[in-house]
Amino acid sequence: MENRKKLPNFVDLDLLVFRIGELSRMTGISSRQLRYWEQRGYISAMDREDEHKARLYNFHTLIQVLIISRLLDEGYRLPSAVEKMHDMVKKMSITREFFTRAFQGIEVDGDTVKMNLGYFDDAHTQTLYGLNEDGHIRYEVEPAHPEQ
DNA sequence: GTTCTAACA
DNA sequence: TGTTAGAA
Repeated sequence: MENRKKLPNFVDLDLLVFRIGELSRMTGISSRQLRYWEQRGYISAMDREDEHKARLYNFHTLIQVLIISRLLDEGYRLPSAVEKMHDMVKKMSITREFFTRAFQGIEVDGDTVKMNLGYFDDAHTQTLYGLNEDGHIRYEVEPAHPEQ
């Protein structure tokens, strides 16, 4: 698979680090539960220098806990919720990769948004556009410009 | 003030 | 899973 130049992220999510109390308040999951989930291997804290030191959690774990929390509210039991969370995270990762590769730019003209979604065909003769007008999305295919 | 582990409800 | 205890 061909890899293109990787652009640096505009926001470094690794800078977002939370202690257990903060994670608890942000997710509605008690500190006791968070420690228990970690013990069961459902979530993980960042590497700790030694035991008896405060746990630190990264952004990815925050997302994981939020998803599990929502699934529990929907009636899933913890093990099933964790399993489904992993499935959702995996699919979202692939979805993001698809979209990131396709996205070539966006034009805004009044209430109309026109998004360049890249070449429509392998021969690179046509470009796919997604248009959003008053909440409705439709697609157009146009001849590709030489230098895209 | 917060978090730690361990123990008991 | 909640709540405590004493220590860090």
